[in-house]
Amino acid sequence: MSRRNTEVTVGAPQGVGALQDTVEASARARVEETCPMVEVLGRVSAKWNISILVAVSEGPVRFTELERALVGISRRMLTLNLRNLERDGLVVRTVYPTVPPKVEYEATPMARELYGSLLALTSWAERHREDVTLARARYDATAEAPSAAR
Amino acid sequence: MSRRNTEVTVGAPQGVGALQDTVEASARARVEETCPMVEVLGRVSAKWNISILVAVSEGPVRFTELERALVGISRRMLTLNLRNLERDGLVVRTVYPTVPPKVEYEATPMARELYGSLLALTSWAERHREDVTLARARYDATAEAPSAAR
DNA sequence: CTGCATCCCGCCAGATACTG
DNA sequence: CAGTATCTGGCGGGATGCAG
Repeated sequence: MSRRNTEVTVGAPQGVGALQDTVEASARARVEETCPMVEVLGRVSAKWNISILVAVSEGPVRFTELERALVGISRRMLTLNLRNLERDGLVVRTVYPTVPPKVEYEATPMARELYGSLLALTSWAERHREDVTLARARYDATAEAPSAAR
Repeated sequence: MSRRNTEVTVGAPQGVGALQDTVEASARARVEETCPMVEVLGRVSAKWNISILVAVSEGPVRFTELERALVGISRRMLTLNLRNLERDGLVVRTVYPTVPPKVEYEATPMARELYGSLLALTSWAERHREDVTLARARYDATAEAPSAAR
């Protein structure tokens, strides 16, 4: 995913590899730094991961509890996302070798640092979901609806 | 077909089953119905959208400036993402009918509410990208290479 | 400068079935 | 309960070329 191609005439093979060679240090350094962290951002900001992280940040949660909390997620996706989060050190997976298997997931300290921001995001999403829906409808209407459209 | 939107709809990180708006989205609509918030979350948290929103929240930005700021993004993706953000009412696109076309993008008030949280996310990503990389390497080492070394 | 169109590949994600 | 395996399809997204 970290491929880059900004029309640099460097002729870097589009294949993978090709590390960043252009260094633009300016007032927007924050944004420019995204390249290395886009990957991390992408992981955290994935559709379900935000909800998952919020859930596991509130204490140990069992697999089934998560499945119920995240309405609409498939078991496969839940498993996959949890694995990825675990791999990135954001979630700790604890297996209790009991008869009915019991597995608990919990956020690591590092992940808990995000709790506040994540909560802010979700609450924002709730507050503005109507506005967004309206804006979309309006946009679609003006872009495609008019008499001569298309 | 000369619609403004080519194919993407963003709103989806990567995959996420992207909520396609074009025409048929019934298959995925059910998820949004049960949990509308997830839908909005998905739109905002797409791979590049966080970085884009941060950038446009700092003032009017021209297309090329964004392209340079978001190291690694392709022109296509930038255009597509900007269109979607505009459609969702998060970004305002202003075209100046000058000879060399000039277009500026700016975040709407609604989008600016996210600035703080988004910045928190990106700064977190910067601060912990190494930890994440390390955790990942460690995980991969114990999970995929148990036979070698050690 | 800004943006659209097209080809194409790979990953994400859903559905379904099987296991400890 | 808690996954794993597999098939399939769609979207994300890169590369390239053309246009206003």
